[in-house]
Amino acid sequence: MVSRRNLTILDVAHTAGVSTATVSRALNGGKISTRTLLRVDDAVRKLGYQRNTLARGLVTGKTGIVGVCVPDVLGPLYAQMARGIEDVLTPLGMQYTLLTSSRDGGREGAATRFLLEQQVDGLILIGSQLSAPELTALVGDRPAVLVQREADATPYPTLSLDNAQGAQAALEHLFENGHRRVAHIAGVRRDGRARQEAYEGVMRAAGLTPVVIASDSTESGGTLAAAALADYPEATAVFCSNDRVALGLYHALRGRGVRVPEDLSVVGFDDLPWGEYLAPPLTTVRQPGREMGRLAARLVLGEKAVTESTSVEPELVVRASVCAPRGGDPSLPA
Amino acid sequence: MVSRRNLTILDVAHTAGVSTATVSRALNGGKISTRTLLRVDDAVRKLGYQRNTLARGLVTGKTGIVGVCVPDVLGPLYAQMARGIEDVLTPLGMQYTLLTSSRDGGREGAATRFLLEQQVDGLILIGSQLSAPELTALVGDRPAVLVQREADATPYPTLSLDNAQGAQAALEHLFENGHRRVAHIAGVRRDGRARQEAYEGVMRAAGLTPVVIASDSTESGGTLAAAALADYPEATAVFCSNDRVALGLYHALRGRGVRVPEDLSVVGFDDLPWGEYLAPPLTTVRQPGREMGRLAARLVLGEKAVTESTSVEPELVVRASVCAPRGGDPSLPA
DNA sequence: GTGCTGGGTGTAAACGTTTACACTTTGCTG
DNA sequence: CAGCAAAGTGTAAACGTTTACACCCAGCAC
Repeated sequence: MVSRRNLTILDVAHTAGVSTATVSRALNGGKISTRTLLRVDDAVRKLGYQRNTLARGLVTGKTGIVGVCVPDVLGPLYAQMARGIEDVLTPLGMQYTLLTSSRDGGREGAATRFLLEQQVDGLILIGSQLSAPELTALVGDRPAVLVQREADATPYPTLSLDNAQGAQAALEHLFENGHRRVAHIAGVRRDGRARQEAYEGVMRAAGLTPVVIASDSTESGGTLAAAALADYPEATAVFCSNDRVALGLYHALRGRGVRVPEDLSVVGFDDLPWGEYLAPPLTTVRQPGREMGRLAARLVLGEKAVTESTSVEPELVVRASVCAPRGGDPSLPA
Repeated sequence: MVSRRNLTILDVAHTAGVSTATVSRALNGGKISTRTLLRVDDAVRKLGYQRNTLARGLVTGKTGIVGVCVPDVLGPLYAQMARGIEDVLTPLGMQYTLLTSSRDGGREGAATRFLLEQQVDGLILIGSQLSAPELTALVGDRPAVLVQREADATPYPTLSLDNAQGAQAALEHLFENGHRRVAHIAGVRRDGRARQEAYEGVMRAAGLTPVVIASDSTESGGTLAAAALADYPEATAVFCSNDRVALGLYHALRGRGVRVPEDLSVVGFDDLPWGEYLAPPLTTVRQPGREMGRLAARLVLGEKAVTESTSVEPELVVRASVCAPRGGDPSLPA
């Protein structure tokens, strides 16, 4: 039992006194008599036999694996998506292979190719930066779904958060609390840009002038942005492109003696797990990662999408980082 | 190019006007003339051919994949380990498959079995709860390494953080700052228990009586623990079993008007990414996840371990959640 | 007793690669 | 010019499964 050098179905067949076909049927639930089934089971257990998925996949053309490409294993949001994917895959006896795409530029293509060469049954590409032609050339007509990407020239269904709606909800919440001079700390990736555009649109529609502070999408980006924010002292609120930026901002503001929310209201985006434990608990826009994961998995398994491009709705979660601006409600556009 | 129904090496051979063996050699860098290499390359590109890893692995007996089993995709620490594993695998042209083990009890065995059936070249089991016999029966003599597990009756090398040393460092830091009445919020898993034992040992060795508050290892566990802590008002400091607990504790203390560190010093464990941005920045014991990942990967690839069981050293990172206790240094054991 | 049905089983051909071996060609040595 | 090495290529046998097909045999109707 210890020397598991190369234990095949043939060994099982031999010790059970049947043919390989019968063993295969026993393993996969084909037509078989209870008596032989038992005999095969015994042999399997006695030998400690483990099936070879490679050989199996080669002949069946199915591997039971869905490939998932995430930009970064470290993101809690991606982890939540992974969990959602798992939610639908495991009950089906399927699994997923997780790969990191954006290690350094070129990795995404390589990672995707690797998954395809592994004959995955489907591909979930999260936050893909690949161009539409690259994508189609690579993936061909295999089942794939693009998460965190708007519908584009690819034949694959896309699934994305409605960033515009999220930004709008955040800003409306701010407006309702009497804020008019709201700055935005912008992010870098697709989502970041979408949020920024939405911010600008909503501000303009309200007759206000947008103020955008560029930043990467990390905590240190948030702390850096605090300095830039000092150049815009009239601001009574900040809409952050995500929670990590908000966290960094919190930190820097504290250092500058600016109180949240009394001196400056802050809204985040994503609703990461630690947000509710901050001081003050962060008001933010919840991105339903797990649900998106579930949806993506169902889509890749062939569930018909209602439209080419599904968009899921974010939800504002109000906590304590927003209050009325100090000078009361100026009720005047900037 | 669009219909990628079943493009094999044979098709490439055909359009390049050579044999399959030659194509294979061209693909894998065997002896081949530059002229034919070019022809094959052209054909590959023209057809959009992608190799079939299944068939390849079947004959070579190697897949270039390392299987990784983590308790929970959501843990940032595991993500860091994954990154470390990636650090060593990618340069070698290898990849890893990530699976979640502890979804609900039984999953770990299934996940491990699944990886083995996929013919992974090695197995990295993080925080495995399986018993030694279960493990050996399942894994047999395939290369495997156990992370976050002390050496036990299995034939596989283990790799674990020296929790005792971490706890000791945390407590010594507290002692140096004049604390004597230090409570501990305990965690649940292997690591949690190890830290608790170390805490108790160090306290006793210092002639102090340990005070342990049971808790799960989450934020809400930390907030709950705050209430229990009220029954032990003499405590001047708390050593938390991990950062998440510390975060929850921070939150609850704030609600009770207890200031950190003036009224109560707090030390965490793990050094999660948000720790330095808290108010006050959290003093904690850094667990070098990425390095552990790297090490685990090297071990599983066959690098000889110095001993059966490697233990990596944590590092105290001092920030601002510890100061001298209010009443000055009592200099007296409890 | 003949013929049929149908459940259970075995035989053998795939699946798409790699690779040992044999073969051809070329260039060189003696 | 014979002989040989070396380089490049093709042939075919693996690898460990699944599955179409053929087969056997018991049970049963006629």
